[in-house]
Amino acid sequence: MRRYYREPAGETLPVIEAEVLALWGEEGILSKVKERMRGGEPLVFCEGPPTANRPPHMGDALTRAVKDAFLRYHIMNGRRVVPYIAGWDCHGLPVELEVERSFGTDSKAAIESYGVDRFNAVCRESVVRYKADWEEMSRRVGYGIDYEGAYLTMSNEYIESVWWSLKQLHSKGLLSKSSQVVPYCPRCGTSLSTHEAALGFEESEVRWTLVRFKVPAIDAYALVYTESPWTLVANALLAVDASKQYSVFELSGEKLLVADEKAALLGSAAKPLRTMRGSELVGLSYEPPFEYHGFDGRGFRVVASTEVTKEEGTGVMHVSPPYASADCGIGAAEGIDLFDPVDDTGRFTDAVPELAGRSVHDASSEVVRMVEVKGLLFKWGLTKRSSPFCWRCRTPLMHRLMDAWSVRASGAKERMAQLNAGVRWVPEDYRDGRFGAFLEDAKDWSVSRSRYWGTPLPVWRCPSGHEVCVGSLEELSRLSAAPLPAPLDLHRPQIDSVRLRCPECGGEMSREHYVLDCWYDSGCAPFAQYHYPFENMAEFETHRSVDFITESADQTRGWFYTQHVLSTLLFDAPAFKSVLVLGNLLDDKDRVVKSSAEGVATPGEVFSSVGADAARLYLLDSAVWQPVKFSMDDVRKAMFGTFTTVLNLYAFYSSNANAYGYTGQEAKERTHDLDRWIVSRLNTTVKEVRAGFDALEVQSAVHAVVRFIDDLSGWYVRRSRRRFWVESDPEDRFSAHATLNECLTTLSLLMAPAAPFFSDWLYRRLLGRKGSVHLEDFPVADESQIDPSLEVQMALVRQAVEAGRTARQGANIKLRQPLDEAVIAAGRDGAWVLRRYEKMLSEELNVKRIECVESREGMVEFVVSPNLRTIGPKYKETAAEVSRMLGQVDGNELVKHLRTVGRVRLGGFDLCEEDVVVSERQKSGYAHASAGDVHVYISLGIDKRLKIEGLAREVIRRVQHMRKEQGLRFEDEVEVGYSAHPDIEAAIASYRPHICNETHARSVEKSSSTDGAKSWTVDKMPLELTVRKAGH
RNA sequence: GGGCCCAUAGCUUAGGUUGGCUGGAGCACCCGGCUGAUAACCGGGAGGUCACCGGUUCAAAUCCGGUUGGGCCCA
Repeated sequence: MRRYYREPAGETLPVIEAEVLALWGEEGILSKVKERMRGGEPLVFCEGPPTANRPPHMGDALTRAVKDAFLRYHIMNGRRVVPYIAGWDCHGLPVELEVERSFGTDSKAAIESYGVDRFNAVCRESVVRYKADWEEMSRRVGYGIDYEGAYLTMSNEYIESVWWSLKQLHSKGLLSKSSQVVPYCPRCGTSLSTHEAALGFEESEVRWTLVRFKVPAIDAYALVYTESPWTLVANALLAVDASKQYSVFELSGEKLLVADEKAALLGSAAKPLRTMRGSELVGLSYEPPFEYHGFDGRGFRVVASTEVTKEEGTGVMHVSPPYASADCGIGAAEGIDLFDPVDDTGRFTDAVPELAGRSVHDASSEVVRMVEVKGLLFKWGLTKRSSPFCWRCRTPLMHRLMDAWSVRASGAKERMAQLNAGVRWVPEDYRDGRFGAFLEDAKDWSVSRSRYWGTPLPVWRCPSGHEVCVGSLEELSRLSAAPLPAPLDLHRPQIDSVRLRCPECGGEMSREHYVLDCWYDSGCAPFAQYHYPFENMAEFETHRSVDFITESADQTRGWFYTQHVLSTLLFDAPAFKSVLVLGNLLDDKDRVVKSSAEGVATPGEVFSSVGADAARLYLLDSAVWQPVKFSMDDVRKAMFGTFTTVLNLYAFYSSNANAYGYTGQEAKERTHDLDRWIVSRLNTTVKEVRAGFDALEVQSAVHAVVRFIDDLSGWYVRRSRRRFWVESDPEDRFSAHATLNECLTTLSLLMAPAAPFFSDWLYRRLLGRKGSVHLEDFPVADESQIDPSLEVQMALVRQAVEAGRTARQGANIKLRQPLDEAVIAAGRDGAWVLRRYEKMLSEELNVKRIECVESREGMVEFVVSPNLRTIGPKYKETAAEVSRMLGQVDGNELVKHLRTVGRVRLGGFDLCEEDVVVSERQKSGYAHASAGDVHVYISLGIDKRLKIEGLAREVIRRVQHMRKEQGLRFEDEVEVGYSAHPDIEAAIASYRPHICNETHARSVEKSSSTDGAKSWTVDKMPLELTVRKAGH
């Protein structure tokens, strides 16, 4: 027989995926997809560039699966994804740190002596290597996007776009250099932006101290609180809030000054001596604990500041200008000299001889000791505090005054909020919640880094102080004092050697030796991925905002933010129109997966053992905006089922289609209820899937598909099986084949976004290898095929079957034993519906007759008993008589009467409903069970006729079992021989043609030969069977 | 210290905006069925104080307040 369909041969998902991946390569599917997109309505996308500095883990795979599912969905809907390229974040501390680690070095000095050119070359190599890892994972997870055309933040083109943006900001006065107190990592030797600092908060123990500062004019000590004792070394001023009340308290014989509202920290023993306003303290001199610098006589005074009482403490604030931004502001306002005795590595300089060379964090305890020696320590202690650490190297950060280039984002708060109001966030509360709140509090963004591997800051200065920000390679070459080196690498150190001629004074300009925060690079991705404005001007200009992005929640303050800041400042447009925020992946111990090393399998392991599609379907069927638990075992359990089910459906379909010569012709008008039902379900599912993807709810889309698979396998195919090979009704057989074909084909399309490999495999098998599922249109629901009432009806039928089986099970009667009747009570509408499906019900429940009734009244007997709790008090001693009488009456009659009249007169006693406890008893001879509102009663009587039929089915079952044991195909004919108990013989005699038909037997004959016979016991009766393949 | 989210069977979870009648599934477990999807398919059973405490209400898994535990974020 010619087989039209290739039947499955034990393929597993990983094998299928390997086959499909190879086919995609051979056929150049990606370029075909690109071809197909041409001319479509654009869908602007931007790949949030992963940092290529570590191997990808399963959490990264999740993000890619989500992106891919949406892209595939939209592509199938005819959208043209632009620019449809991958992207890689190549620069920055993460990469440098990885390289430093491999060198085993730990300082900028080591890098300098190794050579910045060589160091950066190694950084580049590292990026290229990890990028390859990431590409491999991405391809394997099925992320369909152009990798060849990917944007790299380290390419000259990308850098040029970044430079262009910097020049825009510079010319608008939004990028400038100033001294600011910024978070600073002493190990990395560079400042960080505030949102970078926010990435590294950790709980740690800090040393707090209360220190006495003598204020002679009031003959008391001002108490000062600090959690960074080392900053006392640079104390320059004390600050008070001029509008607040202060008091001098007496405590254990000493006089202490604190703000009234903070007096509680002195305890109840403290007695106020005199009170004054903060303003009265302003201008007084005090004796500092350390005096390493004189401040030209302008220091060591009490000054006024409103910052004071905002903070924890005493209401008297110690001011050390270089180490906190509030302090810096106060110092500048008072015009005092800057005294910063800490070097770039976070160590004290010779200005503090006792501490020279010690790092500030380590020096705190020593400072406390020194204060104590001077008799100025009031109290100290340790407390838990979450404080910032370097997000990459885990060194505690300090705050430090530095020259830094920053982007003035604070001025654009309102505009950023306005633009954000129109952005669609999923989950919605991110818009006004986390993200919105962050925008309200937007700080200026310190973007310069004193490092090596990054986009160089394109600002050159001449000795006369002129400044130029270069915005393109053309401009660089035009201003350059000498021809540019070729090939040109824009990175350090080559770029540092480029000198410009000052356009204003002709002087030689040299570059500011900073590189950029790598978050600035990625924030430019929406336009820099196009090499805008040097290429693709029109493409970018027509869209401006990206239509859709999705990344994990930790990007709220990272990439989501930087994009939004830059897009607002540069284009006055939101960076993206809709964003799906993803939760983290959790391992089996609820820890966030941060690398493959920590407990969770690598993507490679997962894909090769359970398959990428299984992992994808599992992940996409979860609430992806929340933390998602992931373990390989769960994937296997939860999803293998779905794939094997579809695989089996295809196996079933293909073998039957092959056997009956069906080759995919379209269905004619569908008349069979089951066909109409499953097609209705199919179209409903199409609607649900579309709605899910359109609402950015992958989970509901994927879930709808899974439910459909259940219905298709669990009800449609199960109920329709015989129709697939019925000889007598070829039209109906054709309808079944055609319907299943349509369901499977559409299913392959519906699965394509979530399970790109398996769906394509299925599609190709169904259509004989022509084309690919990813070049097809996404299905559109045919409303005319949807019949909601039919779907409701079928659900009712399934409930009735469920209840019927429960009833049989309860009575312990095998399904293969035919029974007489089932009475189904399902209410008026239910009974009306179920009557239509009597044939189906009788087959499912294996009963001869189905009777659908509206009420179950006829099927139950009411048993009444006295409610002694009410009867007792009412009738006292005659209660016993009432009870006896109740025991004698017909319960059914009594209940009927009670329910209509409400009371009953019984032998001179008046009884109402509460006096009677009614219980139900099944009519004898029936087994009962219910599901929902459907009650099913199955008659239990088995007469001779039913018994014989049951025995015949026992014989059939055993023959089938033996056929299977011998590995026969269903079209193979057999000859059956038997010897058995007379009852069984009688059953065989009555049902011989039926048995032959069911078992594909040419003959069923009594035989004495025991050769190859198998012995069975049926209902304690012996049965010997031989099954032989019939000769041709 | 502050904000947001979460807590439902052994595990993964639906439902919660609109309070209401027996809180649904799947996996695992036990029992059974089916036998032209068979290293498949189907059914049944057991398993839940819906984290804890309190409030509103005739009625709370659902609304409100608090506690505990977890996640994320801010400073």
